[in-house]
Amino acid sequence: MTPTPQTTESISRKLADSGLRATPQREVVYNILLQKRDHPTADEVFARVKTELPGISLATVYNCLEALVQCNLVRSVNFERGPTRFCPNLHPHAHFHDVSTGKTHDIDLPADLLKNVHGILPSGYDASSVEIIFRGTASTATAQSN
Amino acid sequence: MTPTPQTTESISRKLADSGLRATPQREVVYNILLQKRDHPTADEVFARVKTELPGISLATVYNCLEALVQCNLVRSVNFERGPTRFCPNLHPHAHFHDVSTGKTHDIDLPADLLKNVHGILPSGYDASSVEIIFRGTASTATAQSN
DNA sequence: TTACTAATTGGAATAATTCCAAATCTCACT
DNA sequence: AGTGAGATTTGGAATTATTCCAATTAGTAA
Repeated sequence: MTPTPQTTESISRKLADSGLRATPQREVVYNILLQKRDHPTADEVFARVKTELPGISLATVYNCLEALVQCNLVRSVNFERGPTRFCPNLHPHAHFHDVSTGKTHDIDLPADLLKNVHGILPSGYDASSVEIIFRGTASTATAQSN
Repeated sequence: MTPTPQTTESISRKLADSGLRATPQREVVYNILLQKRDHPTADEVFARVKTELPGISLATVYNCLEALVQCNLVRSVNFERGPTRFCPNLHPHAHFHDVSTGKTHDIDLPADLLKNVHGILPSGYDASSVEIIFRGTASTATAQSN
């Protein structure tokens, strides 16, 4: 699983496409998300970013995350209750929420299944995205990226 | 779509199965959910229940909803951010969140698709439940139960 | 009844996020 | 390089959703 290197230019481009500016804060926040893909909360991102950008504020972290979500570099996930979590968007994937460890695993979502899932929508329903969230437990043996 | 009438006894039974008591408040909260299946928030449930039980407190509504979720009479749903929403649990179904109206529609989930969805889990992953949430827009023509 | 435990209540506390106004930065244009 | 308009950042206050808590009330089993 390659970490999907992202040049500064491509971030700028993606942001610009959504009418947003590339700022040092946004770049650092994005890199932090790429570094450790454990679906951190805004608070956790804040803590990590501060080591690199000590002066950053929590409000800015929220702003950066929102900007990154808006320009499709990052996806936000919500499990029942609790804070929003963030993951750098690569392939279409589902989320598996391990209730015993609290960790979240990405599950690859095959294109044909994705199509089948969309297929259950009656006519007139036009979905721009689907989120699939499993809850359960994963044996530690198979649990790789959390 | 029949409103799935539920006798007081069956509620008691379901609650008892989870070691919980049937109380007037819990029954009223449950009936309120059955009456208007628009995935209300706890606050909305509170407002509706007060017309019937003026003395009820918000804390109790939260307690009742939690009890009903625990004994599988009700399902809780979380869309990105925002408060938790509740629906009386009937069939396996996905949720369609209409971003232009803010309304939520239940989408019937065929058994075979549900099986296929579970099929994407690598071995070692044991899911007790799946939540499928669509986001998009629905033409008013086809939008029935919100 | 009596006693035990669960449930309810109101209010305080917490957690997550948003809002706001002031300072700062960027970009486009001279 | 300099300037102005608008976007972004910042810190703190405000809001929202939910949970916690201690005291009262209600159910249940002996």
